[in-house]
Amino acid sequence: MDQKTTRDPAMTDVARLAGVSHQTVSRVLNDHPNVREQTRLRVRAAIKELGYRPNRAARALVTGKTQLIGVVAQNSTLYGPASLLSAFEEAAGEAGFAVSVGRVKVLDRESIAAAVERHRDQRVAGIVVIAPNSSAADALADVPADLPLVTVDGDPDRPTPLVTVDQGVGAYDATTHLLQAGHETVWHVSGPTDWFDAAGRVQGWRRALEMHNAEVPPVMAADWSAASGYKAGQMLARMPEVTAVFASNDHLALGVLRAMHERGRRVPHDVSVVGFDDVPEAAYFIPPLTTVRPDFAAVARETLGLLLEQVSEGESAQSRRTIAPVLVQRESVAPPA
Amino acid sequence: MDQKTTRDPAMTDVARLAGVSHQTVSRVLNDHPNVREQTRLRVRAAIKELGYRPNRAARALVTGKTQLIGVVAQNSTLYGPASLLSAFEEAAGEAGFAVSVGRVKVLDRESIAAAVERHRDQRVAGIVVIAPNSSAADALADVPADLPLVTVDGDPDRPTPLVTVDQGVGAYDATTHLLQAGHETVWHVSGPTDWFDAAGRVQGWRRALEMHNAEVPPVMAADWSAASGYKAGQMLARMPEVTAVFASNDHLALGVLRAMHERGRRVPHDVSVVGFDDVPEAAYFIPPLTTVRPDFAAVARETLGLLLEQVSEGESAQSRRTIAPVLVQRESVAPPA
DNA sequence: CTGACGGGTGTTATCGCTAACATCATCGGT
DNA sequence: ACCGATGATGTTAGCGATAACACCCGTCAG
Repeated sequence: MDQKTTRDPAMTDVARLAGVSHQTVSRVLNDHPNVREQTRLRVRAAIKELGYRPNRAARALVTGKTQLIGVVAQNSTLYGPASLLSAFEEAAGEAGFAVSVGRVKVLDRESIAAAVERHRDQRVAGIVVIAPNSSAADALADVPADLPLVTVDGDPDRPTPLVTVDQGVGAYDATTHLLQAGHETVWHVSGPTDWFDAAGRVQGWRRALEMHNAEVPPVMAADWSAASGYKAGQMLARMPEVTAVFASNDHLALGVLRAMHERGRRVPHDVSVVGFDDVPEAAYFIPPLTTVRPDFAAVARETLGLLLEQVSEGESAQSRRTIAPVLVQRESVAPPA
Repeated sequence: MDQKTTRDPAMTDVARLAGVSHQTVSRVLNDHPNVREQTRLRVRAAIKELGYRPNRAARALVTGKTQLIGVVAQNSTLYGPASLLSAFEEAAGEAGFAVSVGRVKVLDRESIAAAVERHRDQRVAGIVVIAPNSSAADALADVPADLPLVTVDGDPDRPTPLVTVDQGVGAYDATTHLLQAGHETVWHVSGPTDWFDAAGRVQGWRRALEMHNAEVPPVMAADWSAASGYKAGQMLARMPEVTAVFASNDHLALGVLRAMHERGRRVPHDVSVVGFDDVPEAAYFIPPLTTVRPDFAAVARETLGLLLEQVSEGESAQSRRTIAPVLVQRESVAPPA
């Protein structure tokens, strides 16, 4: 009964108990310098005794600022985006920010604009958009410039602040690794071409081939699914000259492995395969998959840092940060037979 | 310049433009019945013209309520929890609620309590805890009863409102499917035993065996990883009497597949395997995996419903809801050789 | 000795909204 | 023609915090 009726303690309740004014309580809470140590302790004690917790709505009302960060992400369980999101939530939480996630079914202009609007309604301090393809990146043109915004995995050709895994370097390393194992060239099964991640990996792959004067075979375009990797793999498996494949992610690689297996082409004896992402189960594919591991936690940290810079400095720092991934060698690569 | 100085329009600005009082604007916004249609239109027009958006902080301050739901989840990319979270965020978004995610590194009492506190600081309307193991469930004892709370994948033996996939039925179906293919018994590679999901699947498996008078072999305990599935699989592969395995999730099953493969035991010819979760790539394992598919979207919907009931009725409806999964048949099951 | 300075504290106004009450037509029933 | 009910609107008082300013009191330079 009592519990229902009694309202949460407010700042004035604390003030009364500590024998000071509510403003002094506010000063203690905000670590203002001009408070006597003794007073500070009394107030702290009163806060604790009452179980007082500041009302964020009241604070937000008067300051016009919130401690909320909005994230717009696609409603998918793709390993990359999911890891990124999870890492970002953790990083933001540790920095004292709450994260409000706006999921979007498809990454089109309209949905993203709507999600951004919902976040603005909430008066978020800033927004992070995981914008891995061009339609998502296009949608950002609609976002008013007064709102701090960072894109992750977004369009490298846009001036928006951006944090991303260095796809080019990862793909370059993977391809070079295969070439150095002795393969004449390396085939590539790509993710959807409108994804920047996929595009960046294609570029890195091509650059590595050109650097080593290897022939550049046609790109096998796919989506990110094991299904499409399987389809591409079926074609590759029929071509005897294919001895090395770099797949744009681990699930594509999984599909390729299966296609090779069905066709009787042994990995890595007949064909070498490298993936990208290092999903947790990649070490248990048949055979264990050599792949490229991005550091999602680092991406998350940089993203948060960039966003908070914008929030505090009010400047649209036109910066971008890139995180280099590392090659993880397992058992899916060998010299050509 | 102007843009920086001019503050966002407030209700009084709209009122002035529409030639009414701010209270009338409030009435229009909240769909109060007693507003003349003509007035309503004038106000709507003014809102649009100014690009007015209500200040949630001010509203929350006066009503004492927010449109925010807190979610506590582990910082993992395990397929089940990640799918659940994603589905919940979407469902809540569609219902007009913002979702604040508090990630936790480990599911121990202290971390969860801290995450819940952070959410209470934000004055969330209710909390969802994805509490898949006993330490997580224990932590909920600390949560004050005055806060609407729903657990997902939590402890079936606790009175807390709970929504969960019907693990027992799924495991029962999977096991029965193997028995009906002609196997004498079915071995089980289990997830961590302190996870309710894993425990429920063990029970369903055992029930099915007992129902068919099959011998109940010892449980092979593992964690959720492909690595541990592989280890369990190595043991099973050495035992010729093992002809059917039910793994507690698809990644464990993947590990088992690999172990069988290495030992030269063909799946499904020599050994049949069934998983749980239906991860997107399960159809591209070697061979395509027969598995059990939970409906995460349904779980999310029910969770939201249960939570909103509590929020509006203030009652701790002691209810729980269970979503039955379905068996997806692919090519990893065959009659024993 | 005095006035300027600054640390510690209190007072008051204000943020943008909703709740509660007040006001004023309008209208149907007697 | 009068009256209470009802509908449409306005007025006022907070919600719980911070900001801005006022105030008191020592300390110290002139």
